[in-house]
Amino acid sequence: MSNALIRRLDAGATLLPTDRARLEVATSATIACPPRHDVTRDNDLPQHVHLVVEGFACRYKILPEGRRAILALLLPGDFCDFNAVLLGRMDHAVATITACTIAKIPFQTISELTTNHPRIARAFWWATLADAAITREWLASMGQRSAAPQLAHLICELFTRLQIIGRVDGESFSFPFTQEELGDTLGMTSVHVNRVLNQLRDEGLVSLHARVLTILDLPRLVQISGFDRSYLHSLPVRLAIPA
Amino acid sequence: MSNALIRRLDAGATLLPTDRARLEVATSATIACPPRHDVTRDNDLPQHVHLVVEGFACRYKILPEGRRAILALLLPGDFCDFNAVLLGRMDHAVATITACTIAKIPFQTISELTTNHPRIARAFWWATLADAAITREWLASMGQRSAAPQLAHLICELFTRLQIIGRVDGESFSFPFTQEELGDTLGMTSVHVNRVLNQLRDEGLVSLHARVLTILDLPRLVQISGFDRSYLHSLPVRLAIPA
DNA sequence: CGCGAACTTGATATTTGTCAACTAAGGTGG
DNA sequence: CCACCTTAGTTGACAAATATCAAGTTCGCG
Repeated sequence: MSNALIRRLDAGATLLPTDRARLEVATSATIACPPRHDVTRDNDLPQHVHLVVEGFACRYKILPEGRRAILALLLPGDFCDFNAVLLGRMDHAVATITACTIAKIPFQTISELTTNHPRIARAFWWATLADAAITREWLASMGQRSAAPQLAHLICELFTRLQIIGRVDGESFSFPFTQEELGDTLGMTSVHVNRVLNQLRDEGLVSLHARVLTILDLPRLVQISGFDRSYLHSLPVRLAIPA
Repeated sequence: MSNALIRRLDAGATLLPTDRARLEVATSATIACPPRHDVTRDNDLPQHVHLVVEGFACRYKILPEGRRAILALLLPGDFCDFNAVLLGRMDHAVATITACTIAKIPFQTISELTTNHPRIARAFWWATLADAAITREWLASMGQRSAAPQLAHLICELFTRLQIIGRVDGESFSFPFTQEELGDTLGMTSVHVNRVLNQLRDEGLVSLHARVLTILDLPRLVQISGFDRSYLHSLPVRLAIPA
């Protein structure tokens, strides 16, 4: 599969071929991580930046009351804990959802890349700002949208983000989340996720079988969710010209 | 009033006296902004970074459905639109809540400071990461806490953040928000804010008169909200030694 | 084929929203 | 300095959304 990090950065930042080559090298040391496994724990003082190369992961936090909040879904090309480079201590955890390939980049490599290659530094900076923009959109969505639009919005976002990194096949894409995970993401119970998801199915907007989601009516999904991709700060995918 | 930006950065980042002096100079060109006035609009392509020097402001977004989500409360020492330096276009707006003093820092000055003064660059970087950490905590709070704990959590956060920048007097601090603004911040109606606020008052946890909030029972407020300041990534205030 | 995890469904409880009226507070012109 | 006027806050009755609890059912895997 094509390099998701580079595709993602290319959609929003500016890299030269030499930068891409350096990034390929820096992210080539990977580990395999089983599903539902912590990559970084809350309160950790990581010594590496982790990058999702393949698979799905999430940021989460266990509140003192014991409930779990999922704060972000991490796709191939997303950094898990770039914030720890400067903040030091993690204020949340990162866990895999599916089995993942994770690149481990030593702080020293990050430091070398950002010190000597300003375009790479800017691209990393861009990625964390884009991340923050997604978190803001989620916050707005959580606060202001009711369950169905909120779920529809998440589906539109995932569709768009996966498209950018070339992980969409027609109108279908991998959607490996349990309803419990969706509930912790959307701030509702898994029971309610179930009902709302069935509502979207009944209305012919999406289908979901064997962890593959297919969008059946994108315009209506966009309309009921109020989705507007501009917060992703990424150019639309440029399709390869068919031979 | 003491320089809030420097107090805030000193609580989490490392600056030398020369850095502080440069920041003082860079933020000395200020404008007065009336209350309820846009500082930066959604979709803008700003040419300056705005910094709140005095007063309260907020990030907000109007969703396509017409509802307003308040995404952050900006206190003295908070940047309004640092993200635009790299992202270019604003994906949300910033408005004052009270009358504010706002510093306008040209992109060129930011660029000069970050290029030539790595500690300042790191401190700016730190500030935007700390900002993102607050947004994540809000997201968790919005998703998982019910109305009273959520409001209590916001009060604890404001108390702590204002303490860091020296804007707390005993247990009291400025709390200039209308119940409508609080509703848009917490994802509930102003009617519900009113009821929950009265609940906190009735239980003897806080009092609120003339836009000044006084915490009457901090331990219990912390307990019901599950507040833990570590996500602010700032050292506790070191009180000046009385003469 | 069986077992555990995930999903589904119904009945009911709780929280929060909506609507509408009323009260209090702050600011301005006479 | 008062009267008015607008905005913010308060309250009650009721409606809607979502949570909770409990019981199945289905699915994927060993």
